[in-house]
Amino acid sequence: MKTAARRQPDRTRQTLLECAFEEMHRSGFRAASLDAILESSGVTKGALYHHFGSKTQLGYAVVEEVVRPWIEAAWRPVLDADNCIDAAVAVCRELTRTRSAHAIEYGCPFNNLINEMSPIDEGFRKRLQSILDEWRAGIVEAMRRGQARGVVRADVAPEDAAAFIISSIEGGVGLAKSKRSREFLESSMRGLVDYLESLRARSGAHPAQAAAVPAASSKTSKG
Amino acid sequence: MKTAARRQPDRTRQTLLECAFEEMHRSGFRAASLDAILESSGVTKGALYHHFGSKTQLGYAVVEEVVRPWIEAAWRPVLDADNCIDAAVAVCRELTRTRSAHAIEYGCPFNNLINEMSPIDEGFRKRLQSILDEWRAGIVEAMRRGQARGVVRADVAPEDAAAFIISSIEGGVGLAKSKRSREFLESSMRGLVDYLESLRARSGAHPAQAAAVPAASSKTSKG
DNA sequence: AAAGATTCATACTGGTCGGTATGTTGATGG
DNA sequence: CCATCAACATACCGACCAGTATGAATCTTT
Repeated sequence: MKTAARRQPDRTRQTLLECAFEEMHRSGFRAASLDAILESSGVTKGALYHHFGSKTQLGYAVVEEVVRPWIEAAWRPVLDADNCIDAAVAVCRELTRTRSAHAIEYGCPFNNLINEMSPIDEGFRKRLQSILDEWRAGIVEAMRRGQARGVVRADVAPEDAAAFIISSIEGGVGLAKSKRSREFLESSMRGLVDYLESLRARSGAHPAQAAAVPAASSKTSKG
Repeated sequence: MKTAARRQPDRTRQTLLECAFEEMHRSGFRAASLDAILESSGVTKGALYHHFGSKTQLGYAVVEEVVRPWIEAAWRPVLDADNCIDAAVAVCRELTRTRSAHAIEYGCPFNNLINEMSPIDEGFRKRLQSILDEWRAGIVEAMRRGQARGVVRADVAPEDAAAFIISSIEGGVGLAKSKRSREFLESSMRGLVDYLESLRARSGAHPAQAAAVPAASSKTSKG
C-alpha cells in the first residue's frame, strides 16, 4: 500500500527549483551554495545532479520556470486592463505596499540576475533578455491600445516610455537595497506615478482621432 | 641620485585601487580574484596586505576613493548649472553617447555594488547609501534652486523626482546589460529626457510665485 | 516476479580562493 | 656604517565548492 509514493521526481524537481530560487535571491547565482540548496530542500547531491546537469543548468531552469512566470504574473493586470494607466498605477501602489522587508533588502530577483549574470554568461543573458523583451512588448502593446482608445497621449513613443518605466521600477527596487527603510522606493514610485499620470490623454480628446489618423504626428517609430 | 624611486608606496596603493576597481567592475566584488588584481597590477600579495588589511577593506577603499568621486564628477555639471534641466538633459545625452561597449556590457559600478553587496555587508551598504544620499540631495537642491528661479515646475516634489530620475538611470544602465545593443538604454534615456522636459515651468510663469526670490530671471548667479 | 531503467544516496576529488607566516630588500635617521 | 622600520616578496594553509564515481533503493514493464 503506497498512499504516499516514496519517489516523487516531479515534486523533488520543483522543490529544488524553489529552494534554488530563494538561495539565488539571497546570495546571487555564483555565491549560491549547492550544499545550502540541498540542505534547505532536504535533497541530496545525487538527486540534484539527476534532475539538472550542472549548477548552471539549474540556474537556467530557475530563470525559465520561476522568474519568468513571476514577472509575467505581476504585470498581467496591466496587459489585460481596459485603462492601462489605471492598472499600472495600481500595480505600482501594490508593489510598494505589499513588499516585505525581505524583498526590500534583497531586491528583485530578475534585476539581480541581469546585473550579476548577463555580462558573464550568454545562457543567462539570452533568457533574461527574452523576459525583458516580453515585459516591454506587453507594456508597448497596452499603451498602443490605450492610445487607440484615447486614454493615453498620442504623442508619446510607447517603446521609450515602456523602457523608461521598467528602468525606473527595477532601478528603484535595486537602489532601495542600500537603504534600511523603504522610503527611497516609495519616493521613486511616487515619481513614477506622477509620470504615469502625465501620460494620460486630455479628457476632451477624441479616441478615434488617435486611432484612425496615421499621419498626424510622425512620431510613431515602427508601426 | 634616484630619479626613480624603487619604492613608491602611494603609487602602489593607487595602482591597486584602480586595478581592483576594474576587476570588481568586471566580476563583481565577491568573484573578484585577488590573484587577478595582483597580476594586472604587477603587485604581490605581500604588498597588497601591507596596504589593505583584507579584501573587504580593499573593497571599501575602492568605494570611497574611486566610485564616490566618479559619481560626483559625473553629476557636478547639474549641481553647478544655472538651469538644472538643461544640464540634466545634457548629462543624459552625454551618458548614452560616450558610453563604450564595455560600459554597456558591465553596467554602472555603483549600481552593481549596491545590488551585489548591500544586502550582505553593512560596510558596503553604508558607504553606498551615503553616495546615493549625496547624489539625490544634490539633485534635490538643484531642483529647489530651479523652482526658485522659475525654470522648474513648482508642483513637483524634488525628493520624489530625484529618486525617480536616479532610479531610471541606474535601472536603464543595469537592464541594458541583458541586451547586446545599446538600444534599450537609449530608448529609456529618451523617456527620461521627455520626463525632464515635462518638469520645465511654463515659460510665462512668475518665478517669484514659487519662492520668495527677488531676482527674477538673472542668469548670473554662480559665475 | 524478473529485468531493466529511473531515482536517489554517499564518499571522494581537484581546484580556487582569502589569508598568513616568514623572509628579504630598500629607505631613513643618527 | 649601522640600526630600524616600512615596503615588498614567496610559500604555504585550511576552507569551501562544483562536480563525479559508485552503489543502493524504488518504480515500471513484460
